[in-house]
Amino acid sequence: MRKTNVITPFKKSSHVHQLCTDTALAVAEDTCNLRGVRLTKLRRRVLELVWTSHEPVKAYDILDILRDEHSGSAPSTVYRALEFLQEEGMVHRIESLNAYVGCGAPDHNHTSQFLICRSCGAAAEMDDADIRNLIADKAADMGFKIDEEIIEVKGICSQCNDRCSSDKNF
Amino acid sequence: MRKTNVITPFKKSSHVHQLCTDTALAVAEDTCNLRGVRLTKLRRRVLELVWTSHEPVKAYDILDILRDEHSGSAPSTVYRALEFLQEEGMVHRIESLNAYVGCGAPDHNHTSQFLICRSCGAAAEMDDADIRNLIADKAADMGFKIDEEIIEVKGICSQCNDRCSSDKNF
DNA sequence: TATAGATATGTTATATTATAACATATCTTA
DNA sequence: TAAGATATGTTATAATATAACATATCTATA
Repeated sequence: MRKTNVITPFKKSSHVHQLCTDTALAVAEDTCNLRGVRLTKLRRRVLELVWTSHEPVKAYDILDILRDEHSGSAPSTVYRALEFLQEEGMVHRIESLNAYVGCGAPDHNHTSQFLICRSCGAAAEMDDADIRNLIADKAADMGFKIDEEIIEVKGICSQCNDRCSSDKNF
Repeated sequence: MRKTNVITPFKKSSHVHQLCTDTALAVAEDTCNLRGVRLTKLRRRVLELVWTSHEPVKAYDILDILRDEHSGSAPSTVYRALEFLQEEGMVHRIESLNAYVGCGAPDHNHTSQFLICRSCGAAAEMDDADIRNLIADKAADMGFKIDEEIIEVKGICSQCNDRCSSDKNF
């Protein structure tokens, strides 16, 4: 029995990333339409920039790009868009990196466990029911009522590990 | 079978906090002596300030106090002391709060799961083998090698819950 | 015990991350 | 099409963190 719902796996470096982005944007559009909230041009662009890769992106890196595209861009521009996207579940904030990563499942209510590779920088997202339930049980043992769980696991992904185990300079 | 090692429980508001602080400082002294590292006056004072309560403390709040005590205090003063204390396991950083909390078990190598109460602000620390093992297993399933785990669970502790469930204004 | 090297702190400057407050523009709906 | 709601523009500043180099203190040992 596998209860691990992999929301964003570690992708091969050869994967066609444009598909990730296009799919995420399409899902975002649909989800916003369903919810009656507005995925404005700006918000859409910020989401697209978050989806530039699977590495969590910094707010000011997004801002640098927005500034090239529109002189009126300022920190608020980015942070407000990110706030909206977070509320709608389209991006998640990685607390330990002060950075943001896209989520392809904003239409599914879920918890997140992030695996973050120290080598390639990519973040994988899973929603594992076993982990969620175990933590819920343990917290309940202490009489603690959970609102939110932040789980960020740092290490080396399998591809980097494969690559580096054959590399004496690693 | 309970595999939950509670490192710092949620304490009653009536607890004698001075004992928490004194014990932590004594353990820190001993641990530093054993390791041959120096718990200088400054580092000891910063550790003491982190132990002011069970609420994670901000670096600049510590700095404000240090400045009253010594005019030469600057951000580096605090951050360097915190870096040392973290390396020695005497404080942990709470990533989602940009804040630091004391650890009473720097002499035991452990992982941490923090429960953080949104109401009273206190942080409890546990090292639960079931959670650690489960996450390790799930990560291994994905070929991921773990270096570090960040687990910060937000919610309401039992005392706040008891207090607030009898409070219509909560 | 004098001193050289290592370690810690002082000091100044700046980088990075985030929010506040108010003005203007755009959208939505009656 | 005007009013209210929502979103963005704009300016300023707050909060968090690091860098770089000078000075002081500790430690080991000649």
